[in-house]
Amino acid sequence: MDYSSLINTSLDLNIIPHRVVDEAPMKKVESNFFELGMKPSINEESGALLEELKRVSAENKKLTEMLTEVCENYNALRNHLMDCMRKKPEKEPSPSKKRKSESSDNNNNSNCVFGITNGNSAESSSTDEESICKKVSKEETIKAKISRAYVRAEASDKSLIVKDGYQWRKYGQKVTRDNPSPRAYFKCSFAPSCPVKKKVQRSVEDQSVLVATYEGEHNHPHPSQLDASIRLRPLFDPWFSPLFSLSQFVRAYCYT
DNA sequence: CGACTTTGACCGGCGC
DNA sequence: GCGCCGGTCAAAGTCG
Repeated sequence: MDYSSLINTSLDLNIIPHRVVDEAPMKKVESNFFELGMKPSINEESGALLEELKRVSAENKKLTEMLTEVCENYNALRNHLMDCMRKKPEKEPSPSKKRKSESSDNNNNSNCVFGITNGNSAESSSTDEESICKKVSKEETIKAKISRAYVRAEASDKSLIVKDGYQWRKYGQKVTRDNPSPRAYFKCSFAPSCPVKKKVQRSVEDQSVLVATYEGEHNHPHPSQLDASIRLRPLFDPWFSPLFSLSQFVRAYCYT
């Protein structure tokens, strides 16, 4: 586990909308200072403070602009990634040989892959993407819920283990036609009745990326939620944490 | 000794 | 019907 994610190193840039509203009371306090007719020494001090405030405001503005630029870059990159993933199934050779369910799985999973929503980029998602996601969710309710995760791992590491907090029992391994790397089959072994299955295989494009495909939904709580010794962990579990941010995603799960 | 992994055999869906 | 392929089973092996 990446413990660096436990430390909040983010800057409070005062860009959150509800905080912008908070500027009004500050101005009110400033005006009160002058209205009360402060002594010259206090005026000097307040003048210095105002100078400092101006400087900090300018710095804040500069940082806000930088952050906006970073967000724009991220949105552009994200859209590009979505486009690539949408195009990917079309490039697959001889789809006719594939089973119906398998090919539809590919179509389903090319979108909404990480189950991550980013508040900053919500407005950037295209209507096309939304309609596909709606279609996917519709189909998923009919069939077993399927999700896919991309996890970076050492290319030299032969074990097909994706640590997601759950307990898995491997029940098979196969070499598939479209990928020289073997595919491992896992069942959730935390609860005997849990129907969830997981397939793990290295990406064809990038051998250092493990592709984990989850089928079904767990009918039991996350194991770490039951273990008091690691109670903090769910906060940083990408599959369950609302706090799983873009930066954490980039650190933990990176697909190039 | 129990839990887990490995791996060849088997099963069933699909295209021809 | 046959062969291909992905998915699953289950016996044997491994490990703590």
